[in-house]
Amino acid sequence: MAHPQLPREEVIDRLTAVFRREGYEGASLALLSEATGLGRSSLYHHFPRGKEDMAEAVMLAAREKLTNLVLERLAGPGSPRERLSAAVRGWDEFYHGGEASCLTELFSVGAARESFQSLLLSGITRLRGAIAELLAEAGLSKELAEKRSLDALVTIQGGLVVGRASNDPKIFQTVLAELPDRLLSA
Amino acid sequence: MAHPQLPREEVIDRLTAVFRREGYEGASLALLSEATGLGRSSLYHHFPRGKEDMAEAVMLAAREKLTNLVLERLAGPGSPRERLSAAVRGWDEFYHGGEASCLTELFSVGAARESFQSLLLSGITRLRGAIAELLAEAGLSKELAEKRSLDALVTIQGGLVVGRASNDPKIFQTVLAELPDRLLSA
DNA sequence: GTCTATAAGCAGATAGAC
DNA sequence: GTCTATCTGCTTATAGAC
Repeated sequence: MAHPQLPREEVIDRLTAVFRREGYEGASLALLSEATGLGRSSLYHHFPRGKEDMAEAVMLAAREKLTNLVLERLAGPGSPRERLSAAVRGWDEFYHGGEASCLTELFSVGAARESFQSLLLSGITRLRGAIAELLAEAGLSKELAEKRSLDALVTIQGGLVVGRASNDPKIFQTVLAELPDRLLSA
Repeated sequence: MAHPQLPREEVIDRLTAVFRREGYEGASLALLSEATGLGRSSLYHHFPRGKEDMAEAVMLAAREKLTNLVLERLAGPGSPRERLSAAVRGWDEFYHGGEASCLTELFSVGAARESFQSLLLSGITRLRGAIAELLAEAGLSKELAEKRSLDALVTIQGGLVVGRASNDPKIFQTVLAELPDRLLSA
């Protein structure tokens, strides 16, 4: 088993699962190694600065996934409502129906906070912009669109936290399902 | 410096600050010791099972604070709107104006999750009940009151997460300020 | 690109003096 | 009730063989 290897994308997916389950501090090299099937040294080969590099790769991959699953759908073809519904399905997939914790929460605490703050902020800004644009296109005033774009993110993150703390992913799914009507209502 | 000591309440406040800043895994005995001014052994004297006992004490103290700052105000004297406004001020104080992270998030990840899940769930249930009762009293149908009580918690937690990730506590405060109108509207 | 072996330090935890 | 000293195991990280 010298050369062949899991594709990098699959490695990062497995790293992501560990960070989501254990948090940044809790994700030890032992767990990360076990989850990927790579020895510690192999991990350092791919991620020279160790855990910090892995976390960064996880964040960037998450950003890309969110781009594909949500942002592109918000900006895609179709009516605002159709695009919003498609984006909602994307969020549901991204968070595994509410079972996956949000990297936003996990990486805004402790040692990880400083490292990833700017990445978190830019991700939020980008999402807010895309939602606000869609809502403006749907006929809402610019001011209201801005306001509701924040409301959307707050609701999604909150639904995730409350759903996970209650051990009831349905909470997240219900919150998501009601989002389009709420955002688009006059 | 043999006998005299910080009162237990003050010790727990300082432990709380560390857990909130670092998360459960990140809160090392070294940090907890430094924050309280107590040596490791002293911490073990007060909290025999170590970190887990400290975290439990922190959770129970938070529960009590939330009882005083929010629950009692929701059930207190005055009109529903007045009580809701008082509770909102309590939430703001509890979360230090949005700067303090929520223990709910931190303790629903990794090793802490299993230990504290039931405590988290009961806290959420208790709060939801109190909010729903107030809203029913204000004239909302039982069904709508239930629904909005969940919406309240989702919004508060979400505002906290998004505000912290954006490094902008005003987000949390704005979300809080708009809560009474939103919950009480017909 | 992966492995084994190992280093150096910090984690949580305990014993026993004062 | 606090302290110093210590222990074991796990942490991140590196060196070097294959």
